[in-house]
Amino acid sequence: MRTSGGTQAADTRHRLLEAAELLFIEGGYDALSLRALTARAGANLAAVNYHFGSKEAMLKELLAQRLDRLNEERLRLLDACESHGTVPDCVTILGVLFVPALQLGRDPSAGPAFLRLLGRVYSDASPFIRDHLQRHYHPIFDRFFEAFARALPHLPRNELGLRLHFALKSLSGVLAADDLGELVAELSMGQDINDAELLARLVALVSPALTAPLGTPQQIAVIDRLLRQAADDAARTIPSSRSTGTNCTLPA
Amino acid sequence: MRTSGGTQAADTRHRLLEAAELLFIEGGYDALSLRALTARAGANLAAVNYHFGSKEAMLKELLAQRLDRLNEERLRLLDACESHGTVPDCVTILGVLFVPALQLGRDPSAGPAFLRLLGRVYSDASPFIRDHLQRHYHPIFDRFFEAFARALPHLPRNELGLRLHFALKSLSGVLAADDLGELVAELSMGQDINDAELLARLVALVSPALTAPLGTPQQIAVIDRLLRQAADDAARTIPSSRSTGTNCTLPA
DNA sequence: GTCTATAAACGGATAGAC
DNA sequence: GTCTATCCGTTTATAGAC
Repeated sequence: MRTSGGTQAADTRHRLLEAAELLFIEGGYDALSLRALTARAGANLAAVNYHFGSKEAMLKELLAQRLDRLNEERLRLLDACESHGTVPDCVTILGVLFVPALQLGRDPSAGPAFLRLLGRVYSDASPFIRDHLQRHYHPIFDRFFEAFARALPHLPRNELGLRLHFALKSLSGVLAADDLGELVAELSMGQDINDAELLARLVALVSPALTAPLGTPQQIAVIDRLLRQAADDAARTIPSSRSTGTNCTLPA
Repeated sequence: MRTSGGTQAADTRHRLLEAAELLFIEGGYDALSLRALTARAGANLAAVNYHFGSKEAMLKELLAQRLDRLNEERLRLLDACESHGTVPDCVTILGVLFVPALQLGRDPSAGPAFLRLLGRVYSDASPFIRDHLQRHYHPIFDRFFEAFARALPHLPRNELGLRLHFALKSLSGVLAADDLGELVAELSMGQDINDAELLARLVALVSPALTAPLGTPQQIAVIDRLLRQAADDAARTIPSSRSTGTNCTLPA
């Protein structure tokens, strides 16, 4: 609250958060060591504990500063789409999820590589990150789950949960990938492609996985043929491997 | 090659691999410590280095014993589908990828939780696992990439790569999830649901993401409307936040 | 606030007795 | 082959000088 801001302490704090964001994007939570972090920030090893109390508390603050803003925008947009009793369709809800992410991805004040940070956060395997997401953003997930449930009333809730998990995992996995995250970032930075067109391409990938029918007879027929073929294969190959003796688990 | 098998050494080796598989499924490569591993296997801490040489060598052997068989089956099936100059379509190729995985998932000799192991392997973030996959299974990935390219000749190779990455990430993410992996596993164990029907449901989730058009005009229109709405929102909220002073990155 | 030095715990790998 | 004991690296966190 000091009006005469910009003390050296605030500066160190800032540099630590910047370095933490870059290192987290590069390797996730477990690979982020306080030694590498303070070295890159030009600060002392003890600085993290002095300014934040612990490594976890520091990451909590970083994520809050990045993700809270995103999810506020998302909720605001969803509210706007649902006002006047309107029931938004599937493509619209996906747009509500993606549009603020793309906007922040282009806003320098939201971080140097916001989309990759987003991908990393949602695909990080460490228990701390998973717990933190669950604890802080569960109500927001529920809110969007209900919106999707209204847009896809014919889907059982189990199936909807599976499909949402599926769709969001895939998206975060693509954003987190070192090579492909850059591909999307480049696409989003290019001036020749329209915002709406880029997002439409992403939505076109995710949306069918949500709206698809449970399995068409043609598909079932194709799979059925493959299953019989694979069974025939197995019948031909297993007897020949019997001759080697025990074929049990993990042979030595 | 000893006919009088079953020495105590072979037994310890076996128990170590079993424990390694379980612990790897639970937490991935980095979370697997040799102390926890040998404790669960009822073996000595030094046993891993004696029998395998190192932790990495041990995991290489485990993965080879699990994944080599799977990918041999996949290649065999793909060869069969492409024989006589046939060009398999997208659903067929996905079936070729999924059918052997489901078959091994039901075969006790392929491990107690083969599908979850599969999910963990493909979503593990450790450099060792990623390098090992890249090094051993790159030709198989290329083989399937070319098959998909023939099935979807209208897609640019960049776009196909993005979509394949997308589709396979999502699948491994779902299989690796502690809760949903079990959901799929239970579905695959239930006797009331047909094999072909279960696989068709999975294929129905993945296939549209590969075959979808690049983005329909209707979708673009929906996204365009959302973008304008979000821009209006931002125009209303940003000026009010200006009053707090500096609105730059990571405020203290 | 920032620094040095160090504690306390955990990781994999190894030497040598048995 | 199996075991104990240990080495050496890493990690986070802290105590105390400046």
